[in-house]
Amino acid sequence: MSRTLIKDALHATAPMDAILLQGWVRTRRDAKAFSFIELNDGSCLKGIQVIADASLPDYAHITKANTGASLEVRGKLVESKGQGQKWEVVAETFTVIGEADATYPLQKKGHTLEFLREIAHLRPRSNLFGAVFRVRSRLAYAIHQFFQAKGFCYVHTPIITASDCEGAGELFRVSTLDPLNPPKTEQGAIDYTKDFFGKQAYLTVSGQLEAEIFATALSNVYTFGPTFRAENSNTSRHASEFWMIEPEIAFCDLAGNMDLAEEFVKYLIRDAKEHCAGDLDFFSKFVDKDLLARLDFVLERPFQRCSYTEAIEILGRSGKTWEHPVAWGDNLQSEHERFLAEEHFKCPVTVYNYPRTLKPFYMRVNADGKTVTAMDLLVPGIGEIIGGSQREERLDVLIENMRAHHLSEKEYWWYTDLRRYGTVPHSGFGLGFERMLMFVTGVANIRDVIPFARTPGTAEF
RNA sequence: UGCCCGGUAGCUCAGUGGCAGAGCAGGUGACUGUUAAUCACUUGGUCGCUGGUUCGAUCCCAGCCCGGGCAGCCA
Repeated sequence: MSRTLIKDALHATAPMDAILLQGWVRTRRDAKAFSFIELNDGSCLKGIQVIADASLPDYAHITKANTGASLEVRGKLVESKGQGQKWEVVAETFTVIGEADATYPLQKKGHTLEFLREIAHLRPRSNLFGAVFRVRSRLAYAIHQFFQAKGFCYVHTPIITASDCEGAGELFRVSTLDPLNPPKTEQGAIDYTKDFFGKQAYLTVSGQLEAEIFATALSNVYTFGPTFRAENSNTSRHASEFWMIEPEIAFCDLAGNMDLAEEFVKYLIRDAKEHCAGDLDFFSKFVDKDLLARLDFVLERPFQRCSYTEAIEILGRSGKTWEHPVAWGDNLQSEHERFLAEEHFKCPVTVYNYPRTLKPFYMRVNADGKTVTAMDLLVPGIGEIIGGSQREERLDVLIENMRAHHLSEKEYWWYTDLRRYGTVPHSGFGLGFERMLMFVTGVANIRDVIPFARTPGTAEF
């Protein structure tokens, strides 16, 4: 007999004379003549109720079917006589495969997220984390569906990179040199020409530059992979290792880029609502009561758009006192972004056309000469979830920007070649996958939407 | 990295300069088509670590370690 997943058993349309279930005991309630066992196999949030009658030959072992034990049950699927569930399984045999004694940390009680983080090897067995990681899986799939349906090509950009690209934050070094006894140059510096790749190498902070290569060949591409930032960031929305989706579109300007970002975010929300309804219900009950209403609200109306200059004006006349002063030419601080998304617009906002001096060299310079075609999508509760831009496609302007950013033209010879040969206007953005998950699930800490979080000082499991 | 808060039973927390507490979990028993069942009884402690003040420190002080929140960096 083949195993039936509990998800399928719960959705049965008729009783079954023979069923095989395998899973883990969530809780057991003993009566004098029988026991109720709630069995969960992770296929869905809900467990199924198993009735084990005291007349069963193995009933003496029922006390080993404790919370956390793995169990195999054969029996009949019948309509439940009790309230609270449609179906239940009357066991004919049950076998405790693996016992779980009283030291099992995940007892049937509420646990804090902080405690569960310390037992990241067991927390997927909890309701919350089972739900989070089912949604994570579903959205990863939906990302591919969204882009594939639009004819985008999935590109695997390298994880190890030798280009300190963008100068975007601190990089993790990849090296096989002996740290206690590295080869030295005559001047006494570490001689990286002796290192594995013959030069300094790092973990990628973005696949964008390589994605641009493919966009200028295959037109519409996207990447979806791990990204590494060695920043000493200790916040609920930063991780040292996270996953990022980076579409890159040829013949696309900033407006098209913003359109795609909005369509993409809404698609993912809609997909989660459609395919993870039970899990989202759970989040809205136990994590964030306003979750479903907020997701509907976001789906129902267009995202707001506002230029950086307009944003500065809005902040200036808000009547608020800011911890960080508002001035044209300064970065928008967290408090400013939160105000725009949560209080002023009360909905996701795309802020675009930032001062040139605040942004990286590859962003396209606007006609005013002062701003570049950057865009950030800010969402209530989380802040920046997407950052993107139209890229500078004019060779002379790009080179001028590189000089202004003190970047070596020689190092980026291949990047400038894209403008030297058949250049096209093109755009793209990066969506933080974990931040998107936070938004969809209502989970407030990025460490709780990634299976094994890597943050400064922590790389357990 | 800076500022703030916390660390007491397996978990969540209360508490006091003078015998270490509760709820849940665990154990035993009772009861029940139960639903994180219920009721009674019960086991369980390096009070984060090191040093200092004190007759006496879990409590006060200092340093360190760990966790969390916020800020910066960003997705």
